[in-house]
Amino acid sequence: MTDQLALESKRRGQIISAARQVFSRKGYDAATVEEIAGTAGVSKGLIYNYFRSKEDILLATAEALMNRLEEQMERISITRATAGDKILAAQHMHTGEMIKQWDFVQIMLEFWSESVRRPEIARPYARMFRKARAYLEAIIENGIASGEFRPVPAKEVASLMIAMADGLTVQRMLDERAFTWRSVSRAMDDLLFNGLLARRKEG
Amino acid sequence: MTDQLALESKRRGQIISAARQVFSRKGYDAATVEEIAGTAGVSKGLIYNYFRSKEDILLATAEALMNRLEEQMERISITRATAGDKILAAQHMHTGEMIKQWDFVQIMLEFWSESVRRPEIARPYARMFRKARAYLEAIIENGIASGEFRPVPAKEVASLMIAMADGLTVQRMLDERAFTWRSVSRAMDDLLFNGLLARRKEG
Amino acid sequence: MTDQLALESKRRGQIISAARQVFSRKGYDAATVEEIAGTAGVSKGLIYNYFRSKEDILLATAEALMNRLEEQMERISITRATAGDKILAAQHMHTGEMIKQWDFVQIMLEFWSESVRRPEIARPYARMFRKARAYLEAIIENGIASGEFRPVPAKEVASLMIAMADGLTVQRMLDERAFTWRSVSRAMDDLLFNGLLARRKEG
Amino acid sequence: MTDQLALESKRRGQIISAARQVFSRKGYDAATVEEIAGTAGVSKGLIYNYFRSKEDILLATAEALMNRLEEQMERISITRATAGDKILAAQHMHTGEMIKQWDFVQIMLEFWSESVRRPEIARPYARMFRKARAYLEAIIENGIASGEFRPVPAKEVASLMIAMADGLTVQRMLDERAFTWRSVSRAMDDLLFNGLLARRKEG
DNA sequence: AATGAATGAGTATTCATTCAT
DNA sequence: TATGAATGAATACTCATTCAT
Repeated sequence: MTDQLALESKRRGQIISAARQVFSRKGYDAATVEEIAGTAGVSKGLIYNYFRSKEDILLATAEALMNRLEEQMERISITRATAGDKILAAQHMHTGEMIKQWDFVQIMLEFWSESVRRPEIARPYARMFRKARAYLEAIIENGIASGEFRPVPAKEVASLMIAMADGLTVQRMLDERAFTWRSVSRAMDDLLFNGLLARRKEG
Repeated sequence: MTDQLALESKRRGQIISAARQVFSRKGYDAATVEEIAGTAGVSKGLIYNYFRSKEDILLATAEALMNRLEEQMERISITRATAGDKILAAQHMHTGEMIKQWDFVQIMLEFWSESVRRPEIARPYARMFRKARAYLEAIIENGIASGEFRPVPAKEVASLMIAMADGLTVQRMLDERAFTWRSVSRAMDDLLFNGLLARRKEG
Repeated sequence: MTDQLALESKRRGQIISAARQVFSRKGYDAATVEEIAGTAGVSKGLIYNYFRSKEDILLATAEALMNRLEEQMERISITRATAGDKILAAQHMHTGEMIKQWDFVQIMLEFWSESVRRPEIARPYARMFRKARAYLEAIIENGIASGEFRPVPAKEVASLMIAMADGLTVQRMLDERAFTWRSVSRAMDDLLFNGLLARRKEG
Repeated sequence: MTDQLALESKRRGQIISAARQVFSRKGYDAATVEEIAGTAGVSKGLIYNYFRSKEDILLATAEALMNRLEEQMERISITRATAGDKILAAQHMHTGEMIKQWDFVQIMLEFWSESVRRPEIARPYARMFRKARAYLEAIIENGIASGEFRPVPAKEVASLMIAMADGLTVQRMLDERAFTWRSVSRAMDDLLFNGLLARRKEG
């Protein structure tokens, strides 16, 4: 019985992992079930013992990826001292992930694109976004409470921070020479904390 | 002679316009040439008098869209007074476009996704991004020169501004209830100008 | 009135000549009416003022070619002295044509192939074959009557002579190194006149 | 394992056999993969499990046919007594095949025609021609060595014999009433052995 | 549980032919 | 007479899915 479940779980993992590779390399439509099966080291027919359809694999892949992202967020959320440090850590984590795992970006764009027409894909993504926002929101509100931050609308600022990270990633994907991660990351820290405006001499 | 060119131009316009609709509704792969033709009110065969392939239609559609965006940017770049006002105008223009033309967002994600595997699609997009950055960069530098803005790395900040706009759009696409454009837009203005940090009493 | 006919004739000639080139280069199916038109220097639509269909062009092309071949045969049939010389002249004419006009071979094979399914193509070809046989038959019979040749079935031998020429051409087309025209031609002359068998000492 | 190979072989055979029928009936271009599949009693899709493309089927069909011809030649080459008998047997075998299997002639012309533009098709044909020439050449040389035949250039005469057979076939295909196989076959035997020339009284 | 042979719906593209100008 | 824009039928090939073994 336990063996059954263990096998089931292992097989699904194999297939999802293979699907992630193939989807990010080929895109959803161009990816074939056969290639996913081959990459997973199983036969084409076996796939259908574990997934109802190709679309079902996509959904599972999205969910697995979102779970991983959420875990990463949680792992980091407990350590740092000041709210500012936490904010920086979160942004740097994201940037670092992007640099290291470029195939993640590819499949992320694939998910976004498919989400337009497949609410089931949008759902795990939306959930992940919600968690990310909640996590950042909490940090920001702590920062405001401690006087470290100005009173800003925490929820919206959380959205903005996530937006920056995603937007930069797309920009970079479409044009490798748009910027270097190092310099834009530094600019982001500065802008985020200090804003654009010159400080008026305050009395 | 002029009629020839006029017809050619009109037909291409018809088809590109139809393609934009169909691509944004179905995505590139699921869109059929037949449906594009039907939407354009021409026969399937005629499409191939004006475009070499389905991919060629996608490219032309991307280019047409980028041209429109670039024109809009230019139109706005000449009007306003202060750098701050221009920045706000640009961001609001983008936000407004997103709200009014939701199908534009859908096809934008489609372009991003296809860009991963089609450099020809990435190219017009990258060009548009470059122009947008250059335009914002100039405004920022003017603002710095006039003392209105702090000395920030203008190019990177331009990237960040664009990133925010795009990132918010994606977030909203995946979760309608993520935020309201009104509140997030206000927060963006504030964050952009003032940053997160509480003003320390300056001497 | 006469101008009309002259134009009609000229146009048909242009198109047939172009068709011959295109058919021999591409084959009947791969040839497009558009390419024939382009090669003829006229518009696609005009073709249909002079021919009912693409197949009609093929038929006219075959007929034109057969007419040319028949003319050549007649021209040579009047000159030579002995029957043997005439036979040699006919064979050498054919061989020479093959060497000089390789594209003729290509279109000939195309005609043969299409003839299988298109009796209209077979007809002019059959007519040409009949004329060729009749011409050779007459020569052979003259040779027999004059005591130059043995009494052989003239009609069948005529068929055999034509068969040799065509068969060699195909063999050569499929394998350039099958033989040289020079040596095989010499062997043909010898075989034709003397046969294989060793001469028994005749008492 | 053996079953796998047996199935593979059986399926390829089915398809090639069907292709032979369809190609000879319709010609290569007009033949549809669907009709080949239907004739073979399998689905369209399955065809592509065993052949890469329609062209690949044509090639396999040509090769299968050439293999059959080559086998037949070998079978006959071991039996007869005198060189003359063997020559006759070879010619009659070919004539007999033509009469019995008229669809073979149709597909042969199709192969010839396609060979013009497809070297891969020409190759198996050229190989078969080479083997046929070599086989006849050996017989002729034996005949010469034994004093049965005059000293003739064996290789070229072999080419001529093959040419006669092929040329007659084409002639007959284009005009059913060109000759009867019986009479032309007899004339061929006579001409081949004795030639055209009247025997001069030899001293 | 696992395989891969088999199916057939689905689609981009070509091109002969027509016809308004 | 001449043009070429427009049509739509026709077809090779792919691939998700099924199922006998």
